[in-house]
Amino acid sequence: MPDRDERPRATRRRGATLDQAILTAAAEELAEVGYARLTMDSVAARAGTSKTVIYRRWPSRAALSVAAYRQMVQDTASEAPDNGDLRADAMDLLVRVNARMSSPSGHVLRELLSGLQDDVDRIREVRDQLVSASVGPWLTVLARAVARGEADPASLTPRVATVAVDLLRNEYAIHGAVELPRGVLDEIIDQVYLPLVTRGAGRS
Amino acid sequence: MPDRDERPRATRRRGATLDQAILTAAAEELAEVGYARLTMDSVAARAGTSKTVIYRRWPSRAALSVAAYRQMVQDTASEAPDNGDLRADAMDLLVRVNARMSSPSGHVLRELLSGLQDDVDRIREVRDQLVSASVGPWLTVLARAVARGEADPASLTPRVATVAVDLLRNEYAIHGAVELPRGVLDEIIDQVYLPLVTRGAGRS
DNA sequence: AACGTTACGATACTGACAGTATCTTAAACG
DNA sequence: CGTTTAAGATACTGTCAGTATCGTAACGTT
Repeated sequence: MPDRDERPRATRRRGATLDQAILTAAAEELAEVGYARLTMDSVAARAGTSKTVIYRRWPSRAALSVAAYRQMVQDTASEAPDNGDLRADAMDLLVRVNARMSSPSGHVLRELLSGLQDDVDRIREVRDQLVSASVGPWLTVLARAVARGEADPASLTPRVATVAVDLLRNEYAIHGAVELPRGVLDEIIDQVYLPLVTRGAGRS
Repeated sequence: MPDRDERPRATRRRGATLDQAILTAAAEELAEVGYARLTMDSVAARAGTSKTVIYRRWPSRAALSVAAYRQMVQDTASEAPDNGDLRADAMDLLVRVNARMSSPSGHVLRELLSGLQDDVDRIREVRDQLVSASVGPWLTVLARAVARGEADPASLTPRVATVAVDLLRNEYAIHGAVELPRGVLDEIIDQVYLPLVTRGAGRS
């Protein structure tokens, strides 16, 4: 493995510039080796600085990692799809979640969610982001389906609307890192989601 | 904290007796401090033996912990309830799972499930036990409901039958250790499970 | 331009803990 | 009773989080 930017630096960085360099280094480290094997020394080396400097900014490995994770996924608030068909919309959303959950950032998310079970405040920070990101689009998609007469208005609750993602998340909790095959998504949508939300409505 | 049985032992234990002593010590340690803070030294001390002996039996902390976890939950294969009413049966099962998930063993389960994400074989061991334990009872309960005309025969698939536990498990994955309030169980059953499985059948 | 303050970066340390190596000696077995 | 097995004690290595110390570059101020 070649040395990565560990030459003595021309200028000495400070403040926000340095903050960013560290966060970026940490995010790269998370993506490459994950939270479990991220070490403060490796981040310091990659950022071309030293541990002391990092500890002056974040109180612990966990805090740094959460900050870096947020940086990793910051602008990923995605629009709700609109294909004019509930199954297609649901599948779009589910495929998207499946992709994200099996990506490096998804792996990191699960590592954090579990590796931090004591650190209550820190974990809430991560969790809220995860949950709030999913509820919106599903309600939107479902509301459109209701308007089209495709779905039962009674199903317009957060609990029902997000059943599909919730089940997907459960699969990941159980099966771990591997990306789920398309068949599982089909099962979730065709055996559970659609039957559930279309019960009263006229099914084509 | 008083010393726990660390006096020199009268006799030197071997074989199965010693296996058991170690497993029990590890299980106690898991229950008290969890997987993250279980150390080989602490287990050895509690069992009144030394690390070397443990490593002669289990190759790693992870392996020992999984074995100890299995010991913790070994004879918990529970019968399917039979109240003659699907909602009551489902609630029984869900309450049972909720209790187990919020108990120490549930906490340990989640720690293991997440702390072992690389150790593929070891995690499968835990997972299989978890999944297989839930599928059976739910199919039984649902089959009885179908026979009673309470549920749609089309819902008799593993995916549909276990939707309620799967959703509950997801709640735990997201919210962590806290026992879920009854209201969430009601929501899952009344908004999702019952509407889903009774769709075609005559609902009283 | 000199001076004081901030904080970067280097280095070295402590304390935990996983996992290994070694050796003495008690138990089991024939 | 002697031989084999393995328990248990102790000491080690290596890794890593987090802390302490210190020289000095960058910046602000007058």
